[in-house]
Amino acid sequence: MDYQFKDIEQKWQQFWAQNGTFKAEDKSAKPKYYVLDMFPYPSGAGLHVGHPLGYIASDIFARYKRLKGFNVLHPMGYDSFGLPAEQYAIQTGQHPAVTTEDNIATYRRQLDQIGFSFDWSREVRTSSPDYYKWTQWIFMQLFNSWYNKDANKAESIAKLVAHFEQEGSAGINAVCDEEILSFTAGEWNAMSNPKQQAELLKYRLTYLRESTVNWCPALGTVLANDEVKDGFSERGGYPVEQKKMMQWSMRITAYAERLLQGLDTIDWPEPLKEMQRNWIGKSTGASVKFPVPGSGSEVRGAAHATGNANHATYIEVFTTRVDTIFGVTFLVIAPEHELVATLTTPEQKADIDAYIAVTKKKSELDRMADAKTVSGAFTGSYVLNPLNGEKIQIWIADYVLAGYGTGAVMAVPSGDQRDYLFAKHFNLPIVPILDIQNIETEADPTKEGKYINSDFMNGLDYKAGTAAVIAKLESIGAGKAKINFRMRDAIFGRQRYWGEPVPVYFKEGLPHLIEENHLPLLLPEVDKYLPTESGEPPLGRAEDWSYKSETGGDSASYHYELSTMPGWAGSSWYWYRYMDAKNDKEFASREAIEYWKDVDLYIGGSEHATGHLLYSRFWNKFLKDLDLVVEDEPFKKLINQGMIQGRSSIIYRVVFDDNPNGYPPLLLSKNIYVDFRESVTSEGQPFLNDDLKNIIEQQYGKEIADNIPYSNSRVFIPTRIDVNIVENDILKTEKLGLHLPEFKDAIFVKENGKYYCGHEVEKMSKRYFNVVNPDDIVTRYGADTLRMYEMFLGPLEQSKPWNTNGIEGVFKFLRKFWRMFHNEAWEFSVSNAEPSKAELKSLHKIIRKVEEDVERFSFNTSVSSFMIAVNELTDLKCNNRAILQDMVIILSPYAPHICEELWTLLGNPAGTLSYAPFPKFISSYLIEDEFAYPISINGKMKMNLSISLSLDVKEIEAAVLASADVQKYLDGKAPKKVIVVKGRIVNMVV
RNA sequence: GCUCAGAUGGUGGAACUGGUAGACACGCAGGACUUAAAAUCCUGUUCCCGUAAACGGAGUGCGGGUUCGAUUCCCGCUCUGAGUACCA
Repeated sequence: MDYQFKDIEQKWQQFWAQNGTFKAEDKSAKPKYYVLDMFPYPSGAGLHVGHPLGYIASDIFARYKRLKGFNVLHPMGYDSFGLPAEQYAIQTGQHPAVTTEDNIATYRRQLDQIGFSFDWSREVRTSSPDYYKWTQWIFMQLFNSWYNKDANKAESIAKLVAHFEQEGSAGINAVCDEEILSFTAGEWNAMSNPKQQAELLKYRLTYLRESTVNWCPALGTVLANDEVKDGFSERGGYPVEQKKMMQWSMRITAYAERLLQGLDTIDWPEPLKEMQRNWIGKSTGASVKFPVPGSGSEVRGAAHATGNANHATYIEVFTTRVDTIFGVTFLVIAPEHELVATLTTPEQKADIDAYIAVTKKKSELDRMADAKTVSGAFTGSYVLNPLNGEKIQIWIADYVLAGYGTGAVMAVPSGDQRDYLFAKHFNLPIVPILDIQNIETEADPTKEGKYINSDFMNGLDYKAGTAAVIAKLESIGAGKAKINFRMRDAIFGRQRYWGEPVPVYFKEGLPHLIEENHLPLLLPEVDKYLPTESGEPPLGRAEDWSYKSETGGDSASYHYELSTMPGWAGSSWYWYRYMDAKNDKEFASREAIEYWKDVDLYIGGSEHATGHLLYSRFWNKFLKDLDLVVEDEPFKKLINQGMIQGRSSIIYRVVFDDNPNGYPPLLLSKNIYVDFRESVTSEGQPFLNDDLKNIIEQQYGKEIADNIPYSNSRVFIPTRIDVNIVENDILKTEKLGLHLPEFKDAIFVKENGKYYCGHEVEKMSKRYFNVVNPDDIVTRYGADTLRMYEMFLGPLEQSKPWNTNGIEGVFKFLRKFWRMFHNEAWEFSVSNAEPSKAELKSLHKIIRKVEEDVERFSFNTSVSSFMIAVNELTDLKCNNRAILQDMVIILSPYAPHICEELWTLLGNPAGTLSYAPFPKFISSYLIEDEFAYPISINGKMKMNLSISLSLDVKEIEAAVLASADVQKYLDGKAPKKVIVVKGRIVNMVV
């Protein structure tokens, strides 16, 4: 039979499903291997051809590992809470759960027909209550934990309370809010419960605080920083503004250092690690307190006095170049700095107020665009340099950000370019502090040379100077070495419906956890998915959304938290759920976690670099601290698959200004358009030239050619058309009218009888008509062809446009492979003869190549190698069972359906080849006696010469020089030098 | 601006540690089969010079360098893509 991919694929997909072929064992003598894909959000649009790219790669790897004798866990699920289903609910009233269910069904059907080897018995859905029960449970653990800096790990709040009861707040070194009380055990024990709870909230790893959030009025929700792009929401592109709000936050900053260190232990793409490093943004430096004269703090030793908004005693700055402190000539604080009002003198008040007013009006975008212009205002106040008592002006300027460091900087114009420009602009002094510094035209940030103008540091170098200045500052209590992080705590709440409810109720204005046996806290029904009239989140519409106390005869009811968890909650631990997906006692059993441990290979897009991948590492480290999981890092190896972009097809329409008779659209084939577009008149108006007229006349006759409206102002409108009616850039002209009726009677000006389209690479999207659906490819060529073609397209990690142009080649390859097992009459027929040396050589070449390629994720090159092997074996007329059987196993991770079928036809016992042993590479089959040495002269390859590989370097040289062909090139002269690399090359210098 | 990645035929790409640049595939051209088309098969296909072949020359974004030999290493530049942005 001919290659009937449709029947074969259906048959085997059914077989796998019915037999649970890919069900992973939770215990096995085999080594474990966990291959994970980033689970998709099931959107209404279904899968396009770009989505499966990573899944195909991971599936090939999973299947390969099975053949290599591993117990493979390869699961799939859905990140099914999210905005689109909710937006759809708002528009149509359809419950997001229903929409989600429908979308998942579509996804499942599409995934199934590509033939993935997922263990569907472990499917998870983040929106399902038996899943989000455990998301809520983990939230509760975070609420019940604080970060002990001394132990460098999270510990239970109970332990903290015990400490407070015994010893008060002394001896606690925690990552916590800035303003905490200090109290004795007695004071703590005397506090009311609400007071204690309020204090504890400052320590909890998830906590409430008023924070400035990215509020998106159009979406009615708060967005995370990574969901905002240039002041607009990533989804939908609506404007985003800053707003103060009580919000749940996650104390991820507690883990900043560990998140940074952990990067060195995992095998991730370097650019991705770099993004996380930048996001965490560690900088090492010092904080320095500059005393305000007259406040009393300028007296040495008194600089530890606390500052407050009404009475400024000092200004604290953070700097990475504390060694430049003698070059400080002014101080700049952010316009939002809390001391601005206090520091402003009456004479300067007008200036400062005006400046603040201008700053407030500027949006984030303006501020960015304005980066080059210098602006600022003098407060009228001064601070003293803590080391030499010099009086320094305090300015405000919007280049200093309130949210970073302390919102104040010490300006060193000799070393920092921004400070330099500022000093030049406002005529402030510039003092060089290093002997080799050149500051004539710009700042010089050098660390070379010896210090000058620097008191006790004079003559020291950078290293010694920095140490000396920190020691000095510490000794007088005016500063200390400090590490600063850019990363902020993560906001953990959305004012939305379709998310996990937060398992918290409020009593006397303070949050309390519900009892664990009440989990899951189910998402309530609401009449509309919009905020309430009073502006509360949609959960405010739910009837009876309140907690009823069961203890202590307290019959009161307390309302639950109204916001829901953000999109990243459910995805921050899901890989553990796959280990034990049905467990209703634990998020996953200890046993399962100890067996599967972590993800060995994780494949997904780099767009999650600072979102999902950072939060997941954070939660993992937290769970590790609680001894609930066993590994520090969740994803050992990570690969980013590239994005598949769309490739839009474009037709070129000529529009006539003056077209009274409704002349049909005139469409120019691409190269004619290009020529024609370039032949414009001097006024820039295109004109219809004779060449074009001739083409039209040839195709449509003189009458039509003569009747084209000849106005001078014609415009070209490039129009995108459905890529599915274009093949190899040639438009199927007869189909255009069906797709776009306006072109029903269009006149096509063709080249060589064909209409060629132009193309544009851009996002794959419905509005560009460039979406290619995997279903169509599967229907036309089959899943095996789709799988191999997606891999053949190019390196996995590279972004590339989808182009169906080459798919025929892959399809032909599979047919050719099928044909090797069949005779002229398409009957199955293989021989049992001993394989020839040449056949064995081809086979073992491909065994080695595929092993090497798969291990380094170079799937595109192994597809090429398969083609080479099949071409070679076909040339050898190979239909040898021993060879073909091994070929079937090697190819099966890529094209599983056809291989399963051939495996059965080869007479193997009924069942699957998924667990057959991968053929063993035997190097002796590749050993050659001779090698065709490339002979180069002065590095230019001239000819090949076959020489026995048993000869040594001297003998090779002799053999080469003895060759008559070589002598011809040498023209009788002896070469100056001969380089021989055994088994590689011979090069002669003449 | 900074950080990172990349640039190879008409196209997607290959060349893994410096050693025959362009594998494999698409497209294109020519041919076979066919009444014809589709399908299939065969041949050619980096560019330039040459009627053609032999042969010769150039060639991996640009300019230099190291080397017997550079797509690969080093320096400088251009362009493209991604991330980030007044981070003190």
